[in-house]
Amino acid sequence: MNVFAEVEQRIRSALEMVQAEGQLPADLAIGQIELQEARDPAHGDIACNVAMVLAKAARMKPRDIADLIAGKLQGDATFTRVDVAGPGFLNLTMAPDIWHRLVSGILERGTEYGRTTIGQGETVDVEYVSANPTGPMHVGHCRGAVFGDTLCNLLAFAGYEVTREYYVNDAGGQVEKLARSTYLRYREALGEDIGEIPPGLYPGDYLKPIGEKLAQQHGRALLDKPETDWLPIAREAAVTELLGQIKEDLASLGVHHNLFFSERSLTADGRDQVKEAIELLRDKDLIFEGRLPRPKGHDDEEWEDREQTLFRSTAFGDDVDRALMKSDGSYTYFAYDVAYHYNKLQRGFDHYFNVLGADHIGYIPRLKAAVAALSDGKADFATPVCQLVKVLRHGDPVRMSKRAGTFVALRDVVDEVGRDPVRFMMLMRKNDSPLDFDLAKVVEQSKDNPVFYVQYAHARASSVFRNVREVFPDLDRTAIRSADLGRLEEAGEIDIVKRLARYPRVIESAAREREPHRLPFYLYDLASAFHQQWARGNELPQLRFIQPDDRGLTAARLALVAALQEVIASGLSVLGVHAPEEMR
RNA sequence: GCACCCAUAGCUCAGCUGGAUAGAGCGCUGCCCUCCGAAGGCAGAGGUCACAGGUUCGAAUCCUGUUGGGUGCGCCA
Repeated sequence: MNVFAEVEQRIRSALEMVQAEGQLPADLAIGQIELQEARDPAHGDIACNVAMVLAKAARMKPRDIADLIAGKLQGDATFTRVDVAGPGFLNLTMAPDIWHRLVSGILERGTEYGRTTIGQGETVDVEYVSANPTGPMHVGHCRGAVFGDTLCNLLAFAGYEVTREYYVNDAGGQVEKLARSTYLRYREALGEDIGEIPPGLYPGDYLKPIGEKLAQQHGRALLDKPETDWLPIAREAAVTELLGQIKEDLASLGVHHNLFFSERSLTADGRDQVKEAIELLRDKDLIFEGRLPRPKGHDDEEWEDREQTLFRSTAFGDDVDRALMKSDGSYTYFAYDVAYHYNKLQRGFDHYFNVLGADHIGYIPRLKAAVAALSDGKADFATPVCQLVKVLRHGDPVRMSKRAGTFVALRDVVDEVGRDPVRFMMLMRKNDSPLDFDLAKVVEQSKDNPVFYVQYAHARASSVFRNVREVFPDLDRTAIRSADLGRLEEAGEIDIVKRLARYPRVIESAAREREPHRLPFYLYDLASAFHQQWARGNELPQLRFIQPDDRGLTAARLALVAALQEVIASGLSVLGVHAPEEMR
């Protein structure tokens, strides 16, 4: 049940009645009716601006339209007051019964309350993380992983059919370097002194076990083979092992993909999808041989001006046309990516999301150009960007340097502070704003720590149910469902219910705008209302949830607590954060 | 040089689809438990929503420009 949807329905039918009576033009384009929670109690509970929106088309004063609609709503038992105020706002005060029915409605649906159907079963493909399998994941990957995963959860909860996808860059120069580095470690494992790892290769110790494994499997056999033989073997071993580690890293965050799409597979099994994609673009007259201008902002060294195969991405808003072939005749990374999206499009989704890190911002225009070209502009393709995460400890930056090998591994962070703070805090900022992540603060057990604060509200709700057993042993979560909710009259209680009413809207807007951060903020707000009500019981014992001399009132208040707990549990579950029964 | 993002309280940030008097946390000031609901709560001070135009019944929100920050730019991946 969605209070706002219900109210909108009432207003629509009132509007139709006014139209049917000829007091408003029948052919008015009504469009979106906007409802908002009133900030000022004097404005009732819900305000609607429909009259102001219609005024121009109807050529009437907003207030007159509002009066007409208000007239039709006056007798409706849904509202105790219908006022017209200001420039033409329709201010609605809900009957208490509406709030009481909402509480029982939430208890009926449990953590399913808030699930919506705005997605209408449409399919969405979300690509996220897609970190190169050339080493362990570091904390920079973490935000994209959490954001992408939560976006998927949100979309699924909002009625979309979601595919969670990871593009594995197992082709190209970097992976070849990985293979060479692994081969060195293999020789090292056989007792050879390999000295320093040459510049350009991967020096990390994490390749040593892979080299040793190769040594166990192949003995000295690979030493005598030509590079064309050992390179694929080393590459395969390294990619398989590192991708396995990445999957474990992701699992530690609760992130699980449906599909790991291999870049190499685009040109495997006798099929060259890169070529197919290029040919498709060629048919559209978007491929040509030409020269690129020297890029600005770069040193002049080694710029080779030459004729090459280009994609006319400027036709779709990109700055320059983009190369598809290198000078040695092999495909560029971008060419593979064109093919990958060609593949995605063939699989056919209603929406495509590609979650990117801040370091790929410059890549977006050509990606969009490729998708637009391949789909003739028909594909709905969005590229949310996750900005950088600055890792701190007690306010001091944690130094990160790939060269010194001191980068912060994702796994270390999760091991140190736990999954819940990482997930919650990574979502406390808009994805396209930079984020500070303080390893010390996020594990604090205080109100300064939003993760704790929200989880604590859930645990507190549980503790109410533990405590009530001593007073009313039979008042459990089943018994309260038959409580007389008319007993919920106190302002603080109704305030909590009103916040609970917002939950479906928060889910909808967060999914629609692809802004998961709205959910943690909402949960914080809801938890705050609960903590406030709890604290009022300190001074005014009659406000406590458990009233030993009034079983009926206790039952009603427990129903409210249970409803709140369901919503917090539901919201946390969308965020992928645990909802604890107690804090220790 | 060009592109994208950002600019709201001393600090870190919310602000929904443009809506009525601009919101929270931290910090600051002052309060509330002589264990049975203080891991918390209450109150106060604190704002030219960077600047200048425009759009309209109405702009922190949309458009243009300016200033100031962040990130990026390749035949790399």
